[in-house]
Amino acid sequence: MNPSNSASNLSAPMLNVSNTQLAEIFEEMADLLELSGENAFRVRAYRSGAAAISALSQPVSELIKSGFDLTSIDGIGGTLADKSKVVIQSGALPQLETLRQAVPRTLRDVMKVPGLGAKKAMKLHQEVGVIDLATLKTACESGRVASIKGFGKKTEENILQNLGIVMQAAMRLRLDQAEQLVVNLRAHFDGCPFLERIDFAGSYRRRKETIGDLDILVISENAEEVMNRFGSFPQVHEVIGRGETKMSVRLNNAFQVDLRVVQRQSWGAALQYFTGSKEHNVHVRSMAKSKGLKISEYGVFKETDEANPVAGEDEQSLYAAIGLPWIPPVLRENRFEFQPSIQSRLKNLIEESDMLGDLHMHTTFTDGEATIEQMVAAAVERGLKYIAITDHSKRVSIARGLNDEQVLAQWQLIEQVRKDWHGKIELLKGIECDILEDGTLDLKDDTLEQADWVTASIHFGLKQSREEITERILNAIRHPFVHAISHPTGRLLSRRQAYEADWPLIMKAAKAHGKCLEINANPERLDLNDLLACAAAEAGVWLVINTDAHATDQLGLIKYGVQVAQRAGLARQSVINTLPRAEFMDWLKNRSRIPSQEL
DNA sequence: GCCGTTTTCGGCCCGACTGTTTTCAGTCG
Repeated sequence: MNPSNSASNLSAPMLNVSNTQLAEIFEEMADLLELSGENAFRVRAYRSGAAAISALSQPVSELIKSGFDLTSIDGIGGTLADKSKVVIQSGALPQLETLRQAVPRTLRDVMKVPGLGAKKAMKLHQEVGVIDLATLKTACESGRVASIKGFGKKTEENILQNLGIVMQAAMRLRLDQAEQLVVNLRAHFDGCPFLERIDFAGSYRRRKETIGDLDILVISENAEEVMNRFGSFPQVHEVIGRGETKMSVRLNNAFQVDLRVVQRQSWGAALQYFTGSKEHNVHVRSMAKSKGLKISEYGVFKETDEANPVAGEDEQSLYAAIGLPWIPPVLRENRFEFQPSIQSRLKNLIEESDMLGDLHMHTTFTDGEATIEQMVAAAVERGLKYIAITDHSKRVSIARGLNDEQVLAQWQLIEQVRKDWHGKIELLKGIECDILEDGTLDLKDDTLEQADWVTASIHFGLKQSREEITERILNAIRHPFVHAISHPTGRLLSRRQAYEADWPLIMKAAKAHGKCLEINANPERLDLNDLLACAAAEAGVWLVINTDAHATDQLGLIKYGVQVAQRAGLARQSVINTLPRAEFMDWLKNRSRIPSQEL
């Protein structure tokens, strides 16, 4: 880039480049550099840079505007900070354009076929002219791939088979779906005489919102038999690989499950290793290294004695060996779990048992399956101390949303029901009121004023611009009778992207007006996600964790919301519906109380 | 390219498995 270009870029207006777009540019840089045979560490630097950008809750463009030093972000150094600025200011990265001239971008798809990587993808490109998945398919079918040195007939067949999977797109299970699979697998292994211990690790154990594959860990003296049992699981479509201690299968729905057999004395080390995340483990191992220790999935070893482990039979001993408390899996993302304040944070991490209220649920008045009385009874059964019935407002016609008259009638009924449960649970007159496309609310102020609890949601007009969506949410936050914003980002996992909005601005407004942002615990939503929930808490905003239950058994979904909050590192002091009943009712009256920031 | 109680160079987690070649590179997690 010549100086005049640089100067004109600096004076150019900032473009609206999102963090996702910037991260994708760094991802592509990493892929194309790797294909070019660049230094692996340089490649990794771009990858972790992309991950760091994705994890930010504030747009990089805003950070740059405010003069924030990007190099203070872990994984962003001088070079990536400069390149970020170039991208934000010009919308493109010259180095990336140059790379694209040298390496076809579509080779990125090729290197993501299981079994292929950058080296093989590039070889396929150079030897037989593969440029994308289609030419790869043709090359395999014509037998040209098998003739390349380092490839063979088997490789060619595998590529053809895996191509089908890649074309099926990324197959991920939602956490609740993964949980069902785990239940089935446990049942399948139940009674296996060779199984001493079994557990499920990976992102499933970390309670990530979606799971790319499942890792099973077992202790057994007879790996053969355990693997045979594994292979006979009815949903297994094919065995991808099988060695002495490790076996991988693909299920009928293309989902991959790995099984690993370990020794008793390695259990903790193996569980820790296979729970990840990768980034967490890299940090753990480098901490060990700085203490003259080496950590592998077999244990913790002194560098001078690699035969006798000093720890690793359980996870506690492994963490203790490097001077850390046991870190709950939900926190193992290399975000803040290594910070010195971790001890106090762990002590205060929110638990499901802290949840005393549920302030978002539906009944037969709209699209729920249970009556008000049934929902109340189920809530009492679960030990809840207060709930709000929040059916839809009229805009959600498909759910037979309530108009002003209907909701007032429902609230009269609630006042009746309330008497029957006096002393057992506080029953609140609530409404999930739509935020209309123009930013006004779906019901009259006269109506909303009579509610005990109003949670405002967007269900329509999701394709509006970032500015319009932001303004709608801000309007709802400023509205005097609104208490909370439900499923604030509108995403549906693996079905619908979150809409874009100015979250820092929204959080600032929520704090100023004393309004809550919801963590919707429905496993199809989990909205806010962990990163935004963390940012909201740090911004001093009350969070509220609700089930959005449409049936009595869905009150049990609360655990998924709590797990999001745990991944966000939240203490119960950040979540309004952990307050005891009297304190919560007091907050409803004057809303003067603010979330405690102490950790 | 990042990072620093080993601070401006010299490291950067580490082992299993596969398919190939025959002692190992590439891929994966």
